[in-house]
Amino acid sequence: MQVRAAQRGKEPALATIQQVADLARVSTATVSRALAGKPSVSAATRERVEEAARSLGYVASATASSLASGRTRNIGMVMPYLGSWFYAAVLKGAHRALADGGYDLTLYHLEDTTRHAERRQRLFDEFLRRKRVDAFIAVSLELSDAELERIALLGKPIVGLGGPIPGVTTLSLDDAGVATLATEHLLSLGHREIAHLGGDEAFEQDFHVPAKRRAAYEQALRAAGVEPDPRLIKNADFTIQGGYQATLQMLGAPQRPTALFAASDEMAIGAILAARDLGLRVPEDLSVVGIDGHELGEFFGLTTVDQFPVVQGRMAAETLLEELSPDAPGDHVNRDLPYELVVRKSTAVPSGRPRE
Amino acid sequence: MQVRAAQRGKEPALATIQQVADLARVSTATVSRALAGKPSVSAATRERVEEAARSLGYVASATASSLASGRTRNIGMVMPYLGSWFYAAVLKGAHRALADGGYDLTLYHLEDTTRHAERRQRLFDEFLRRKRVDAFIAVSLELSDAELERIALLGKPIVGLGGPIPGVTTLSLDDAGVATLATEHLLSLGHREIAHLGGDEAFEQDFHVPAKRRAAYEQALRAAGVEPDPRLIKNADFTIQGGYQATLQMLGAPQRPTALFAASDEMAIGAILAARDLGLRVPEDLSVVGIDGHELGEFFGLTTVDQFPVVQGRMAAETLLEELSPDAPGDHVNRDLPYELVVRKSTAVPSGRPRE
DNA sequence: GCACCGCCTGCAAACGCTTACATTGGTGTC
DNA sequence: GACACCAATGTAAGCGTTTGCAGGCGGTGC
Repeated sequence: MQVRAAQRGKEPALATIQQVADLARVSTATVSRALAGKPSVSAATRERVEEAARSLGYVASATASSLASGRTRNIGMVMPYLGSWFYAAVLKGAHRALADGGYDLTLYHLEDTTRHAERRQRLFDEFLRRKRVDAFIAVSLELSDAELERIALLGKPIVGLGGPIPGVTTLSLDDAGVATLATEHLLSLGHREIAHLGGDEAFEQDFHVPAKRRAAYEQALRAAGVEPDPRLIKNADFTIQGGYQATLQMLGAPQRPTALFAASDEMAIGAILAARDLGLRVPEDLSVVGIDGHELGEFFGLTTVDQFPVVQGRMAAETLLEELSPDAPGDHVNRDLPYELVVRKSTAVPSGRPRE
Repeated sequence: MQVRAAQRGKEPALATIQQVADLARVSTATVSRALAGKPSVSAATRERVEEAARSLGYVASATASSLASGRTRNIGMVMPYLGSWFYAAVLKGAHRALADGGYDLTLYHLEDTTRHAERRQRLFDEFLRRKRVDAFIAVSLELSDAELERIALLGKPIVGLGGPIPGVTTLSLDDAGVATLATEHLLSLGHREIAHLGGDEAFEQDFHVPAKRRAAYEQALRAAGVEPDPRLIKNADFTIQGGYQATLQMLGAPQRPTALFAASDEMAIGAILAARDLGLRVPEDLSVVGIDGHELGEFFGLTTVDQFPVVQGRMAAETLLEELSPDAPGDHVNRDLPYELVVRKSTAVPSGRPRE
């Protein structure tokens, strides 16, 4: 103890609660209570304590406070991806909401590397048990039974974002609803040859999002009396590049669709660029609709089903904070995430080709 | 104390060091030393302790450990932006390096909102003094003298990324070098009418990056005997949209440049799209070079000066960890960040128009 | 045979808070 | 005027580690 101060020779020894107590001529207990906003402190005393704290520049040590109270006021955010705008937006939304609630956010990024399994193991073996955080937000993370059990053992609240996790509060997007909305938008414009650019399961293993979207797309078509054409369905890797390539192939084939529904905005943008490169006009020759609410959507005039990633992050944080509040109901509510069709210039009534 | 356990009725009471000590039949001191890898523990004892810890699933409490040792093994990362791919990449790089070093990362996002000043104030008044972290990484954050003083008072290491901060270890990009490299690339291809899409200072206030790049661009031109033409210089907001608009105007004017150097890849991509929309071919009618190493650069065949954001994050983290190591030199080394010209398909020898 | 020296280990004191429980006056009631 | 009660504060016991210091013990040198 006191060693670092000696070693380093500096450490200006930030004020402790004792010093504040001395200055305000009360006990440390009262200082703690006053600064925590507890009701059982007289107005006069509180004022005196606050003044003392201010003049000393006192801020309670998070570590000492955590150790004593058992609460860290820190939330762990576990994300398997980070590079994309989408996850950055989710992070942003969650961070803001947590900061507003007086919580810090510690990030744990589970990346797709060769050491993925090792890191993931370490996450569950160490990070989660280290008591550095009060609770977790797990984004797009499908958990194994063993992992779920470990979490249950910890007894710490956890909110999942992106897909139902058994026994855990989850916020999820109604993938079928989203895909139906997009498909019906195209149908309502009069399109019948509607292609689908789905996601490759290999790139979004969790929760089978691509499959759900594809199924809803097919069902919406059938409901409108259109039999899905397997030749109009392609999978890509969720990127602009992938959408571009897939669309190039699709539009090169003899039976060209008049509309295309992509499972992500990035693929949709790729599709728009591919169409342009083939000399096709969007939306006259090809209507395109995506999913996500990508920041570039506006620039490309892309019609999309926005899923408000920033809001997702915020909702996850708010839900978690509710669960952490003392009067929490205790049961796990699974909320649905909002989504909304944003119509821009990439979709229109089919034209340019003879209608049969 | 013990309250939460009672209140909530759960909390499986994770194993404490005492339990490990009992099981291994040693004192808690020895357990601590054995698990920390201290040399003064016999091999036999160490083995016994490790076995006990393993069987109990013991992981030391971060808060207790921090309080006792004064070290948190947690780093604060302060970022003014978060939404863009660039900062997400920096974050990713830093996180990985910190995780490898056994450190956690707590994020502090200083966003551009109306409450910006308030949050920033709070950052310096509370977050930094709360002792939740051992040190900081400040990304693209220009600090006021008052803030610098506060940091100095804390005595905690800090590494800045993105611009020289007086008295602080900083990693910065040689903006002049980058702009010179890009400009000279175009000059070496034979271009003489080279436009510049600079950044608007309003959108990147810190460190005057746009001004430095522009100055270096002009100097490179002069060095090659070309007088910079003010009509060929425009500012935009670093986005695709902004680059698109500015380029549209620029190429609509009578004296059209044969090449364009944009201060960011996103503006460069906007420029490429604008050129296409005007019926110009890239690179035949217009060569375009950007700066950054954007993930979309490959797709658009964009020649760029890559500044490796992931590496920047990693370097910042590694530099900080070095400073935290006990045998740190103590002086502040300011390193330069790497950059590299990546030639793709958007630049070529000028052609298509009569050379004079 | 003795003094010393190292190597391991244990003891116990922090670390800086929070909070259960005790204490102290002051008010209100009958 | 005695009693009960309540509000405000103090006392002190933790919270779960780390680490300075001391001590035991076996070996070594002379």
